[in-house]
Amino acid sequence: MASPKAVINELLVDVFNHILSIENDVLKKRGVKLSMTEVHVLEAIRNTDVPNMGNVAQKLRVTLGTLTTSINVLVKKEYVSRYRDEKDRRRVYLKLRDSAKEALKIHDEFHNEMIDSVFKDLDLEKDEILMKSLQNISNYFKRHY
Amino acid sequence: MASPKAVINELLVDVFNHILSIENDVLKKRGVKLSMTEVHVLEAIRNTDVPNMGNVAQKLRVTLGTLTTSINVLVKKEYVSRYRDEKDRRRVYLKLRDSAKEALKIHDEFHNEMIDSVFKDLDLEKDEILMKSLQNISNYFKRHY
DNA sequence: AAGAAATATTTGAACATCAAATTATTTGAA
DNA sequence: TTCAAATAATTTGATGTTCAAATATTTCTT
Repeated sequence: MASPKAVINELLVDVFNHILSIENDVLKKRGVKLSMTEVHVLEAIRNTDVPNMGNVAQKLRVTLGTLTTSINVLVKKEYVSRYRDEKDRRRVYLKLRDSAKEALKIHDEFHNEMIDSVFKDLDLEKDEILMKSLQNISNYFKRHY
Repeated sequence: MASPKAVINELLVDVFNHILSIENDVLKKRGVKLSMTEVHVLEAIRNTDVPNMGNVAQKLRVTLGTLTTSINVLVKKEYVSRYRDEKDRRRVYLKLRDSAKEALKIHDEFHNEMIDSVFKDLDLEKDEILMKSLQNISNYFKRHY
């Protein structure tokens, strides 16, 4: 019989390594015409308190140059608008347009389904244990990297 | 207070989206001269029962063409050897060389640390619940995609 | 006011990936 | 048995993602 550690490692490899390509497939199936990378940029803009180039790049863990090229495309495709801070004209702020919000809604639906599948057959007390576990992972990363 | 679902979703986004870039950093820090993509190819070869091109490409969820270019590089770098099935000369088998096994050992260490961090502060009964949760995710993917 | 620091963009290169076309080999149906 | 279809892999041409380094603009510091 496999050890818990071995089972979890296999699940990590199988699920974590492929979650991006799976999400990609799901989006395509649901009619979103953006790559996962692009959706993640939209997500990062939404989840960044003050969404200027620097803060969003940091949230995405990519360089500013990388983000600039992503944003060039997303502005051209009319998912994002970009404007300068008039107080400090070095800063560029990013804003989601309605089309972006719709794409994110579809992406959120997928996440919700995935989370529901985790909750399946687990009662609330156990959910809290799962959360604690995931938080352990998150803390591990924040501490070490 | 955030709902369990919201917390888990945030962790999914924070951890899952960045696990590849974090792994990448870890490998670099530990002196492995391969990209994460290349390490995943090695991992897939190791974890495929009959590691010919088609089976490994399927495990990686990439096209055969993509895998061919990856393998061209890994053969040149002497991490992988490639040889034809003499019974059915269309088939090409892949085999890890010693340098690949060493690289995977370092990669495994990282995975183990990560898993240990999940186990931290959780007793065995709870580990089983975590495993069940991860298996729920895995089953969800296998069922739907 | 001059130079340093902060913010973003541009440029040039590498890598990862795919779809479609091609090559080589085997299998199966007439 | 032979040849058309199927299978396995590679090659080709194109796109998308990413980085580091160079550049441009603006603000801050002294």
